[in-house]
Amino acid sequence: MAETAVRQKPQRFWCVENFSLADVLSKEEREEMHRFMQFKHYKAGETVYFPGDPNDTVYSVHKGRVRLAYLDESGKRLTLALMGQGQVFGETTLAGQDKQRWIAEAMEDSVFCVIPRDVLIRFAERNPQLALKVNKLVGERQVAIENKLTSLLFKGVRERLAQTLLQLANEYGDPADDGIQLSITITHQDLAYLIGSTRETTSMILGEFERDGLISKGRERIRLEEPEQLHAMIDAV
Amino acid sequence: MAETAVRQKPQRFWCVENFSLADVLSKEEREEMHRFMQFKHYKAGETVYFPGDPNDTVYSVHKGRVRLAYLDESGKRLTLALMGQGQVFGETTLAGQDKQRWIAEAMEDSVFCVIPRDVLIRFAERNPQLALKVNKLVGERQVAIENKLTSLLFKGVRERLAQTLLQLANEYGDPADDGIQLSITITHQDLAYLIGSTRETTSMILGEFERDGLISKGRERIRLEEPEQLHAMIDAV
DNA sequence: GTTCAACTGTAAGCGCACCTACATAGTTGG
DNA sequence: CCAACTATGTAGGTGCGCTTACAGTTGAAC
Repeated sequence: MAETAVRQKPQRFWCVENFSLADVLSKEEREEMHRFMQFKHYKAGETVYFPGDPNDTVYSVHKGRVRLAYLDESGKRLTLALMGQGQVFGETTLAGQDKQRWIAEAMEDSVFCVIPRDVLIRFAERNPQLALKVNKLVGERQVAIENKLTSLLFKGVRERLAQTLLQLANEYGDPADDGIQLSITITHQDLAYLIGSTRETTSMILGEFERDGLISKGRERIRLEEPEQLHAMIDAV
Repeated sequence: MAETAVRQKPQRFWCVENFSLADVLSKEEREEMHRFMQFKHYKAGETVYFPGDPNDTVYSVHKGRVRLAYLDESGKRLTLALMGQGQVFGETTLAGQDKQRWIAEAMEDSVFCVIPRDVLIRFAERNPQLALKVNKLVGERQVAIENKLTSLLFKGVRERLAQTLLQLANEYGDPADDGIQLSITITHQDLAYLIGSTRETTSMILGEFERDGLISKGRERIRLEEPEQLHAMIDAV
């Protein structure tokens, strides 16, 4: 058994190399941790976990994209975040949450590196830097959620949409002659879930934005023509 | 200098004894930590910190109550939490936030125990249990915020108010012949801030609740007459 | 090339809760 | 006791965005 590990050729993509939380560990620790990690594959559209599922695993996106969302009993949604390569999710299990509170869905065919909570806790007990790094991660998530909360409460749908478009541009945007082309495809429904609105309202406002020359759009493709003006919208009142 | 520490008589209320994060430390560590903590006094209504202030201190409520809230540029608010004796706030500084994002206001004359972030980090680096405990705390805050978020998005003002009344009853309620008397005074404006609504709307719905026999109220005093019915409201749709 | 499903465009109607506007009632302090 | 302030009661007007409803469009599958 140990022999298989020994024979294993040096790989370019060990789970642990892609696992950002492991940065703070020594080479030896990382090698040890790697033995507890494994790959998991999901098809596009497949659900990784539902709200209420046991929460005892931390995921790192090796390939693909995943959507994290609240799911209302009546089926209403709010997308919290889209996670891409290298990003970690499911870290709430390290903060004492033993049930999933969100739904996680693969948006494309995806591969995740997973590691059991208990293993991470064991490492964290020996290496406080790991625990502190988890703290930072949880803190970043919290800021993201707070931003959702305040924009829901204090801003209108128009402002929320503008903000979300800019965020997407920031993360997935290709600058293209005087504008920004989103490199991912996204439906109006997806956008609606991101801003806590409906598909119809979102379509309408996107139409307005296009008429005003702020954006241009094709099917599931959006291009920001006037990022500055969009930005100005957000702060205004 | 050291002598003053030695001469110090055994006290009933050392800061650190009231500081729940320190539970996981040894007696020696607690005594050492105590030397870095101090009391801070605030009058009722005084602001502890504003959004944007430097965030480098963790607070523990020794006496009194404090309100944590978002503050919009235009003065709109959303109260996140009321913290009472023994509760810790300002822990976001341990999760990498170096600016305050909320406003903290003393609701009564209050005394807090404060400890600099750097000290806590130093202790956490030697004692991973402390770091893990901070994780738990941050996780609990996150759940609270998520609950605010989802109820804002998925529930109406009526449901949010019912839920908040029950939460307050849970924390500050005295069971009194067949109902629950809130032991704290709270204005309609305060309630409005808690549920993300306006004073007028809140007053109106409280009036409805009273007419329906769900609650009864005097000036700044509320009594839940039918907690069960209030509870039923929340889940309904 | 046809079918089917997913995505998008558009618009009328409506409802919740905010906003505005006062009136009234306690409470505090002189 | 009176003034000033804070808390509460109430109600009409208004607007944003959801709901409902349907038509058009694109792409993929067969």
